[in-house]
Amino acid sequence: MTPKKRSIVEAAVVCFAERGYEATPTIDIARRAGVAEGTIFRHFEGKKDLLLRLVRPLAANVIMPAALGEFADVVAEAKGDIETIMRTMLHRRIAFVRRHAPLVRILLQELPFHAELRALVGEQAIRFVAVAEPVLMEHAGAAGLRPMQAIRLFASVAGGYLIFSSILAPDAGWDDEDEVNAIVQFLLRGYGIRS
Amino acid sequence: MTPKKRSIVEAAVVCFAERGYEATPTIDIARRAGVAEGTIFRHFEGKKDLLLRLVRPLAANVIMPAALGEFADVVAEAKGDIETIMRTMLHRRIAFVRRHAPLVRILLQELPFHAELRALVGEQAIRFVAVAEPVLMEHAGAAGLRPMQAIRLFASVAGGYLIFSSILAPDAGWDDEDEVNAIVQFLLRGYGIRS
Amino acid sequence: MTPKKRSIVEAAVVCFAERGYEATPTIDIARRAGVAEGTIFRHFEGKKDLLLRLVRPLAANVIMPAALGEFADVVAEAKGDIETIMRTMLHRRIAFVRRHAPLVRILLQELPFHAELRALVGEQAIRFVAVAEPVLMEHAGAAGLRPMQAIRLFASVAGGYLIFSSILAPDAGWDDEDEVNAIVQFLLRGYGIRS
Amino acid sequence: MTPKKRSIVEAAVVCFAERGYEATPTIDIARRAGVAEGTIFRHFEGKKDLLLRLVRPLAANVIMPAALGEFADVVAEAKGDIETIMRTMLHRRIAFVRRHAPLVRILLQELPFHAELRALVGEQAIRFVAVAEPVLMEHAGAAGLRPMQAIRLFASVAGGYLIFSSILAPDAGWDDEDEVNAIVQFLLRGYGIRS
DNA sequence: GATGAATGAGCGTTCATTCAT
DNA sequence: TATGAATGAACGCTCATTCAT
Repeated sequence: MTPKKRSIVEAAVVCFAERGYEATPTIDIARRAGVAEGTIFRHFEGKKDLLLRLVRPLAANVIMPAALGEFADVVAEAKGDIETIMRTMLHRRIAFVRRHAPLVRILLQELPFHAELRALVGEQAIRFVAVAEPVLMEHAGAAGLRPMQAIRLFASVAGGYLIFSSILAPDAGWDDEDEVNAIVQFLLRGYGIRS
Repeated sequence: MTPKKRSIVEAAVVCFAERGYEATPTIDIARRAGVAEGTIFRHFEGKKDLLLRLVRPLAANVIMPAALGEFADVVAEAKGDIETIMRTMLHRRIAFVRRHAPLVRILLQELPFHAELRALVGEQAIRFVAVAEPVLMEHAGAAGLRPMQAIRLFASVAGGYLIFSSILAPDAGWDDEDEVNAIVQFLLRGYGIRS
Repeated sequence: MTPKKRSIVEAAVVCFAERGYEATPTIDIARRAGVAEGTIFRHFEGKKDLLLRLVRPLAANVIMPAALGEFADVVAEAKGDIETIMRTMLHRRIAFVRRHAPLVRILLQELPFHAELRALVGEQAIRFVAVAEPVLMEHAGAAGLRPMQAIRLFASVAGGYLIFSSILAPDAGWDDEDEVNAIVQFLLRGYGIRS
Repeated sequence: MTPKKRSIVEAAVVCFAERGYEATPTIDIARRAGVAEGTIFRHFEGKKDLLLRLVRPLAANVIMPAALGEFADVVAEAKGDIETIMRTMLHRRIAFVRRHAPLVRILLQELPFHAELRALVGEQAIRFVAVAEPVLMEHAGAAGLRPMQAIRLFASVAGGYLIFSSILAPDAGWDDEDEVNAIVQFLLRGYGIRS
């Protein structure tokens, strides 16, 4: 990737995150990138291509790394300890989202308007559910929750924290360690695993 | 409100929900409303004004009805029973979101791009926290959760259910009664109120 | 047709005839028409649509009026006299081309680049040949010319005069009566009808 | 001429003939030539210069070879036999156009838009008329045609055949020998030279 | 109030041309 | 000599907004 292309990408991330894809003119991206407008179109087929190249790789990894191999590793390493599994997974997702915060923001903002992105994320979600369900239900079965409920609750709690800490109030000085602890204990009790 | 104005509003809701505010031309709204394009500008100062008039009243009510008086009523009526409070509140919020699903969708989609809306919702949130915190902490204090954590978890779980059931998979045949039960039991256990 | 639309059409005819379709920017048409650029696109779907609407009706009439009914009329009226038929047809085609000189010019200029126009004119030509061949061969058969040769020669001679007198040297003061006489006599001799 | 320059010229001929000068981007020429876009501008001052260098030499030769010396040769060799003169000239022009068909096509297509080309061809035409007129009128005088009419008819018939056989229907399997015979006999009769 | 033709700034994109390598 | 990334003016077209009717 040439430096010009990189600077276009960086400028686009900032612009799309701040004002949204539709409201960002390509000339603004060009100016912020210190590049002529035409240069954008040498490197990307069009504005939409630029968006998708930014966000597609992410869409395949927001929920879990592409192949979900990671999840299997975590489970194996944790030797089946559900608390460790949750804690590890949360920490990894938090790290991922923190690292790509503006891109995650763009992804969330544009998801409603681009079917391709929805399909990509949906596919990820289905794969994740298939893998996570047995592990979760093995422990949480006692609480009388149906599998999809259990997973949805987990996703809500995890997603909620990420949205609060990364997007709604990113400057509130979050102590991830502490918050993850609180979340995990809450989940364990909620699932009836701990009292 | 004249019938023309009403049909403009209805058309705008559909269009903004489907394609987003920026991607919707006023001519599309006019056509769907069965009205001349100019008529929109007789009733609204501009496209943005149309959006805000649609969504502003909602922004002041998504979290809780405007004055939050409702919350006090619920608490009073429930005679302090936290389970009843939660259940009632969830049912009311669900009813509200179901009734205004497309508008809620627009609000969520446009929140990142319109400071005014963010301010409105933020203000609501602060008021809600101020009122809900003492009630919630009175019961959930035992679990070692800080007030903001407890409220965030509640918001995540409630919001998660609404987003899943209203936006992500609105046609999945949700049994609200059943789901609210599951959520409330989960929350009670998570807060350490029930074992 | 509103006056604005008419002035757009008139401006487009001048511009396309002078500089060609590809080399004419829509802004030039707008300026010459005394109209905003956007107005063009209210009346026409795009630049190409503007060209085709100008030139399509012509393409269906350059060779002979649309249904070719005219040709039958001429033949009937001339009571089979081939000289009268030729003379009348030439005069009518000349009148037609004179009346639409700039449009004919545009048609000729753009024919090589727009398959639709080629198809239209080709279709006309086939119809014309089908109708004209028997009439022409009835008289010209003696000269040993094959039908397509006879028709091609007629078309060349007629088309040649029109191109010279309308496009190459429109200001040379042509005496159509005299020229048609010369052409008809030339053709009659060439076909072996007169010595 | 280096091989790169030659391949640029060849690519330009194909592109300009197919899509026209204005509608052909330089990048297309470069790609078809297997050359970098910049290379075109090392060998030609610009796109227009490329067109003119292609077509200028032709413009000076379409009607008759440059100095028209050829015409004198033909006349001398034919010992004044007008039929032989016509036949030979037609065959030579046909051979020339066949050899340079795409270039001739470009010339015809661009003639209306480039004054320089028009001037070049016009000059040729004037020279040709000056030379051909006495020869033609010596024989065709009897028919009562004025010199310009006689020459125009010859040009129309010859040009007509070339356009039909080279451009409109190049794949129709033309028998030039046969067609030239038909044309010459037609002309001779038309000019009143043969009955 | 309602219309819809008209506007023109602004959009995404193309392309002939330049120039550092 | 040849390259191809970079340029930026110019293009066709869209759209929120105005205003005469």
